[in-house]
Amino acid sequence: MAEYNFRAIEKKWQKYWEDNQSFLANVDKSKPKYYSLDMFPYPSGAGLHVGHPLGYIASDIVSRYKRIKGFNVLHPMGFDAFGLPAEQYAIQTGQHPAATTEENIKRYKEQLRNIGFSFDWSKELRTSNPDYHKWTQWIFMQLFNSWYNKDSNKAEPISTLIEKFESNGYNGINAACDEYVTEFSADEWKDMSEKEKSDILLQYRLAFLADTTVNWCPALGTVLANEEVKDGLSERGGYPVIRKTMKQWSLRITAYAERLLEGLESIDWPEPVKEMQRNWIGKSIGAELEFRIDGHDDLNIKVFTTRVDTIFGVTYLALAPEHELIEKITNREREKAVKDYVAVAKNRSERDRMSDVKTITGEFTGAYAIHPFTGKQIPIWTADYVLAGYGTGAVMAVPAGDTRDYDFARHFGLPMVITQEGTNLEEGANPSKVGKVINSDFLNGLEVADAQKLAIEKLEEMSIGKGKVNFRMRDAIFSRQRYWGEPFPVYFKDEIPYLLEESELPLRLPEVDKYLPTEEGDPPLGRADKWTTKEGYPLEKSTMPGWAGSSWYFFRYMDPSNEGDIFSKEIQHYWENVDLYIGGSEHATGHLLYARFWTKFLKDLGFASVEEPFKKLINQGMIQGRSNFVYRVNSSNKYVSHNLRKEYDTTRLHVDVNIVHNDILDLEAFRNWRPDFSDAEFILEDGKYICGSEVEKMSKSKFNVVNPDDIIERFGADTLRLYEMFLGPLEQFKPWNTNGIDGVYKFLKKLWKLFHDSAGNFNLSDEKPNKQELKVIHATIKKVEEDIERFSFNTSVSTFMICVNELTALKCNKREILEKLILIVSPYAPHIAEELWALCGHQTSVAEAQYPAYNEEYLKEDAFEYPVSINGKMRVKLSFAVDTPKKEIEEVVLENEIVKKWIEGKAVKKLIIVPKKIINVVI
RNA sequence: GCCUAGGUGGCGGAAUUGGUAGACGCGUUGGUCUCAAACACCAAUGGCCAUUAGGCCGUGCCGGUUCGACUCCGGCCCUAGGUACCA
Repeated sequence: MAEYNFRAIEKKWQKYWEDNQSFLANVDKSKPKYYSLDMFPYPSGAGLHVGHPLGYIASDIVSRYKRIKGFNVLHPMGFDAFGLPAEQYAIQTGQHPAATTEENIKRYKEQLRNIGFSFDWSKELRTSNPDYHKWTQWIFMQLFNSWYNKDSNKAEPISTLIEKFESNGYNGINAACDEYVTEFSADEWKDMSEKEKSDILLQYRLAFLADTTVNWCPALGTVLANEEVKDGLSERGGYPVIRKTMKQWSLRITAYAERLLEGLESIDWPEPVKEMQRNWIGKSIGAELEFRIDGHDDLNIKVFTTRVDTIFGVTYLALAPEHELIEKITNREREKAVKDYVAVAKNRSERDRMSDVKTITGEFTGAYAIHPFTGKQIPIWTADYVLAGYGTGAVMAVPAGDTRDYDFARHFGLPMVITQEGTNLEEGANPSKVGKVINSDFLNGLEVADAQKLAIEKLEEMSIGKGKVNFRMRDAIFSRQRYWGEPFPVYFKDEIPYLLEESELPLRLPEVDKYLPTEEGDPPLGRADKWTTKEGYPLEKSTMPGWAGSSWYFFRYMDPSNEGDIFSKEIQHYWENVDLYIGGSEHATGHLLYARFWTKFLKDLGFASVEEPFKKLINQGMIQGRSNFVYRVNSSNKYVSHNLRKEYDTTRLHVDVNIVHNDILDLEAFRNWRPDFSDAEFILEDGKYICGSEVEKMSKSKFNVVNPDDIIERFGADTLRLYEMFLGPLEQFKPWNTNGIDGVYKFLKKLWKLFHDSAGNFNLSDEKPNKQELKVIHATIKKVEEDIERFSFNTSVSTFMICVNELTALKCNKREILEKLILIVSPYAPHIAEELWALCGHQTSVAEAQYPAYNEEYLKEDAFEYPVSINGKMRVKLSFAVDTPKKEIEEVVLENEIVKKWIEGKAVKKLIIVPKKIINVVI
């Protein structure tokens, strides 16, 4: 074989890896483990474009590298197979989502196979597979059967809670639970009906059924989680979302808020992702206190504030329009105005509220609260800048210290009281947390932090308030009114939810005639013939959301076909958690938060040994498309080249990037592209049609999609792998431009040539390498190893190129050098590496070899060429032996003609010599 | 508005701890080979001035620290992503 024939080589080795199960990863305690994981792909109908494999290539390089470094590497792949797009497609075509999903997965696997990944396919998972979703349902059952004990700070079986109820009733329970819980004694508990007990337990369960205000998307016919809604529109499809109260399953993720926040300190994740999770959790430390209401001795208003030190600056209270007290306290004169306001504010969609932040609205209720310290009357207002869902749905407004309160007070002419030094009401509110407190009775003269402490003490003394921590994060709604998801292992008897027996799992999806809601508005499962238990009790009709299956899959990969357990504890103890996780940053507050939540829960119950699922996370940057344009002269079928377009009235049209090379349009291909271009005429420049270009998202509609299959067909998988890495840092967003790919392809051909003579025969020499050759290869080994350890793949590709260029120049074909080169290249370009390795006479795969160690000895230099600068500007280079004394260097430098010319009679103020770095002459 | 990341040739990018700015690759130009083209190979390639030697300018902008700044500090501008009445 003379030429570098990537087609034959790549097919051959892909088959070899498959036949030999080269990447099978099972527990092997004699080796250290390494778990590298890619984010679960959703198998869409469009297949992979060139941007998708970027992260997979990076993790594959690390996996292959770690393997030949002596690690036992788990590198699996599978599919997040439940989801909305397949179901939308099913609605349109009537095809079962399982069938289309199967087809899409087949296509994905074929595409992935062509790139030559070292996946252990024996570990493949699909979330829609009953063998898998059985265990997703099982986790749900554990959540249902658990409560969060804040004393032990972990989840515990619900039976321990029932024991407490039986002995002490509701008293003394320190649990993560609903905002309002039923109060009862032990005796009362014992007398309760089954239904009453069930209702109470739902206030504590980690998976619970409750009336919830949800994001309802009428077009999709389902509820959406907060992070699935963007600007009041559904993330998928962009349909309007409204707020609606519905009975829904939720997961009590708020129980884990503190641990989710703390855990961020212990993991190596990109700062922006951590920051997003911190904001999402939204911890704020403050105080909760009650205001009595004038004339309503039985009522009081609870507010949450982070600035209890400004309590003497309160000039009004504001209630969310949804607040339950509004109706009770509004006096007769204000009744109509308040009612109208509340009606309008309540019906405003989330979207309206958001797009209209600037308009200040509110109504006075006519009622007054009483200041706990001064006893003064404080007007009570309702305003829609107060959110029902946060804190208590009521705020103590301090216009002098809060910009929103300031704007509101100004708008309605309410009074303001300054309670902090350095506040100037002409300039606006002063939200600073630094400064001395004034006009505040017993708090006067204190710093903010001290004033807060003292105020809370005083409130506690009066038993009307206490220090409190609030979280922005809400419990996660877990029901979807859709077909293509995990069914809940739940049935209802006398309106009480019960779990199925574990032996009845998996609960499989029933067949339905259509994937649409029923006429009564029930979810699609309502169409199934017999969606009941054997005894005839109705089963839950909602299904679980897309993130259910992806919240724990990284554990199942360790032991994917275990039928009796979610996964073996022993195996999980070996693999622990994911060492390297690569994926997009769009999962920052969804998947990555839920996966952490479930991991903590599985740990609390003793199933998993780790608190965090992913030790290190890297967000790969999106590969953007590079679109090309033609310019049609208006009302004609003439197209004018890019640089001449200003002379005409033109319309810019996207043109398929596959018929454009180096921005030059293939005229013939353009005419054949679409019928309406068949008689197109062109106005050329220099005989060519130059297209315009722009960087945009890669998408079908912009005709800028590049398919990896096409690249592989033309250049091979090794070239694709190298080129994707060569494009730039992994984390960075960058445009795809096929033009540069020639460079890496040439590199592989040069690499091939090193092993062959001019006649194309494989030809290695067993001669001892010389010093120069040893230096080249060892410097390369060192640099590449450093690069890979800091995930800088683009620079290692450059290093390979330099190495091959240098060895070519040295005409080196020595086995001792080139075999080392094969090994260090093999994680990047595995096919050519395997082929050359085999040609070298090795019987086993390069994946079973040992990564070469570099030897510092060979890198030692006898001399160093110093750049000599005059006043910081490099002027001349002078070579010195490394052990030359400084004195001697100084003399030579000052004698140098060029240096002399620059000094030109001026005095040398200083001469700096940094060994093996630089010499600087200061004049 | 706030948070985070970033801004370096015609293009993708390199410079890891403050020490030769522009490695490597693409593109472009010139050349060798060829009937010709492709491939391959060689050379040049930040801008400006200069025949050469060489010089001046140059990492978004302004200022500072330093013998020395793409790198550190202060202020500003721009781009991308996230977030937004969270009390």
